[in-house]
Amino acid sequence: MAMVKIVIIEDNVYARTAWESTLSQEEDFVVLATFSSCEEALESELVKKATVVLLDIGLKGISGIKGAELIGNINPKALIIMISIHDDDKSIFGSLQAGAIGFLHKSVSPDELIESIRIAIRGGSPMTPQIARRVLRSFHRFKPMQEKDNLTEKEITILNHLSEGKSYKKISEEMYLSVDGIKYHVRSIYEKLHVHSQAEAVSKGQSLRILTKWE
Amino acid sequence: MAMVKIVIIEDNVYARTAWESTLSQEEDFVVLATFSSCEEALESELVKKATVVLLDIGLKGISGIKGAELIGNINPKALIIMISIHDDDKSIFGSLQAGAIGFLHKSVSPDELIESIRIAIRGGSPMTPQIARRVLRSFHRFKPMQEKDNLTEKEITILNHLSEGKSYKKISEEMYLSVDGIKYHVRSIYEKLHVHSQAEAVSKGQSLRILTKWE
DNA sequence: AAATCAACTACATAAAAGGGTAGTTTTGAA
DNA sequence: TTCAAAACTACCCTTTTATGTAGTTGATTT
Repeated sequence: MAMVKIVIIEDNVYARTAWESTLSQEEDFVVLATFSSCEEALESELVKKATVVLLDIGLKGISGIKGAELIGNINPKALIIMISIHDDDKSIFGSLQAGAIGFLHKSVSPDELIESIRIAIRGGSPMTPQIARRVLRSFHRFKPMQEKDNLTEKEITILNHLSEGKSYKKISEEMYLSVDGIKYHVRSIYEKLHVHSQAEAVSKGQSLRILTKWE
Repeated sequence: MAMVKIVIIEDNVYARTAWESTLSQEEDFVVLATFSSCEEALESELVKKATVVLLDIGLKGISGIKGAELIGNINPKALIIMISIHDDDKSIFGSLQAGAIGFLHKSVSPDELIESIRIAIRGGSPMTPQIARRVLRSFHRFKPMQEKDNLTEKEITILNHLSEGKSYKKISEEMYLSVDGIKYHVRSIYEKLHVHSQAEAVSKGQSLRILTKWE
């Protein structure tokens, strides 16, 4: 049976020892090391061997978020699970962006902690349902407030072309329209999105999730 | 005890009736209606009263994804849980974008189905750990392959200004640099991101998650 | 001390973009 | 059928971009 090698980085001694003893009781888990700061952890060779890294967000010095990124660099296979008392957007999304694959609240129970690690190993992402909802909500497409502000098919196509760096001329050729025809639609896009440049249109298009990303 | 009002939209009769009978056994659940297509469901008044909508993705006519969007429009409070045999990006992210708050595999067990609905009601997002991982992975910041291709602070600032539709002149004023100074940095941004226009730079900046979104 | 490099500033120019105005064709609704 | 709006096409003109080339300055390296 392959052992699950765990590293804990947490500045609170009590939490650290509590987690360590909880996890050590699982026969297929082994706590390789515990650290009270990212600095210490990054110097150690043990992080490179870890399967799972439990990482506190609110650390002194290098923050957990920055730490996750650095650990990911030296050990890309490590499954990094963040543990936080906060659940603000910056903590959550910053962590995810940095490469964490799970996000738990500090009040996690021993059983939940163990189960979370097992989920991570199985290829899942342990997080509380509430955090999952927050993450999912960030995908929702906000319809422009006014129905009339919905971009047409053609406008969306053009916006996509622009985001690929194409000029009006090039787009006009690809869409069998005149350059002024493209301009006509671009004006309309600008009006609907209330912007005045391609860059701003693309930016707004992304945040409104108008630009296609997967297909 | 508040009843959880459920609507099921699924074209397979067996699945539909199986789910209905499973859910009906919970004393606080009531299946308001079942439909075999989005069209039927959308005509009914019952969807407007639903707390939870179980929605199959692979429907004939209006697809589940489009359906989720439409249902969300007429009943924004409905908790839409998609059920799919596929788990490709288009199905998952399309659904989430359309407003779904959960995503289950069709092979879901009766107990899991019930538990998923309870999670949804509690403000969570029911989904398999694997799908959660897929979703989280989409947040990861991909570092430009070359270390040297990382944008500097200043470049990131400028890219953000561009995404807000500012001209070089305006940016130069805000950053106390000459217009050519801004150009200098923009050139560098273009080189690093391998692009040739603001729109493309912003687009790439977004997908590389260089542009700040929450803070 | 010399060479190197990043971070600018400066100038030049062709190509694009943005925004105004106007005319034509298509299309859908009254 | 008739009218209005949407979807173009066409010009005009000013500003902005994209890109090349070149020089300056201060910090870092060798």
